[in-house]
Amino acid sequence: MSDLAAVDVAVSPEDKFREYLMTKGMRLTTERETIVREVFASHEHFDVDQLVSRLSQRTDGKRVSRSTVYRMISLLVESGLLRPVARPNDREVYEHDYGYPQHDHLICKECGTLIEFVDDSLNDILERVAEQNGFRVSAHRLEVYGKCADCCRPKRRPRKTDRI
Amino acid sequence: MSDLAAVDVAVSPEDKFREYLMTKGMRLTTERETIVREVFASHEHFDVDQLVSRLSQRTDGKRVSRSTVYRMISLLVESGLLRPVARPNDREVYEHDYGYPQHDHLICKECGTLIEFVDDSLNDILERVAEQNGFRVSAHRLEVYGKCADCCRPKRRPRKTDRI
DNA sequence: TTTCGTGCAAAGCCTTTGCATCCAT
DNA sequence: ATGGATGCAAAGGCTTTGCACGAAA
Repeated sequence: MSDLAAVDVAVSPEDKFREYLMTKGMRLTTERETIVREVFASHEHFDVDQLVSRLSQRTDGKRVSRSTVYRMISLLVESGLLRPVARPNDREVYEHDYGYPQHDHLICKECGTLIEFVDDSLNDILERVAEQNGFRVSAHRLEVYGKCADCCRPKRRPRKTDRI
Repeated sequence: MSDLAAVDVAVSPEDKFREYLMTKGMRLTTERETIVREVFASHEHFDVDQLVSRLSQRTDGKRVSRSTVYRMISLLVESGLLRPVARPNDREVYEHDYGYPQHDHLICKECGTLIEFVDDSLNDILERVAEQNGFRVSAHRLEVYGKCADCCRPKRRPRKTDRI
């Protein structure tokens, strides 16, 4: 995700989440704060397992159970901070949905690289199609599969080690 | 899927599948034939559970076990006859990939209904984006999530029992 | 104090698999 | 006969949930 500029946000993810909890009458516990921080400490895509191990490696004693992580992921998705982007091998993969511009992905079938792109006309199309069907769009997932520039070049070997 | 015109195909799904099995040195058993026919008897989207119940309602005694259905779905996907299109409520939903035109889906988060749509300008956009990134597109998967017309209507309760 | 949240383990769900039996070549 | 295929039930893998304990307000 590093090649897209971060959007200027007035409110930090923590604050945004705090707000969300407020409206729901929920509490910002230490565990919840720990998770939000861990999630937004890196812009990488991640699945639940990866998040759990990042949390379990903490040396400050702020450990969080797997159940709580699952419960938190739901909250983060509901609150608009996170969104699921893909599901390779039955593991849901998430990415930041807040403080980051809307985008979609070109996915190289060869090396697995994810290339993010933004295209506004896409939304226009979706809106039009939705309207024609009396449908109210809340989100979309567009995955474009193919071969990236690197892998199209004959010289270089595909980067098999690249993940997600 | 019924409002999309079927593409003319020289070979029937059964024949195509038979061919595939041949190349793999596998057999076309009665069970496999039954499943291919049942799958291509209707153009509707379906999940494994639905296919299983359709099969179990047969009166001709041609029943097939759930395991075999799962094993067959893999084969049908591998052979290019079927493709997974969405995963509402954690159930993989499949559709015909052979003898049917390219299209995308509106997916109702409420009742799980899939609405197909075709939009040519979408491909133009993808091509343009791909070119800008030196990417060669081979396929795409676009899932638009939201609320369908039925579920938007306040009168009627969302159809919780409807699956797909 | 009282309500909400956490952790643990158990349960759920869909899917895959081991294995004995069966069947098409 | 002889592999591959089927069915059944059991096992897997990820996710959800019931419940008692613990922590905010």
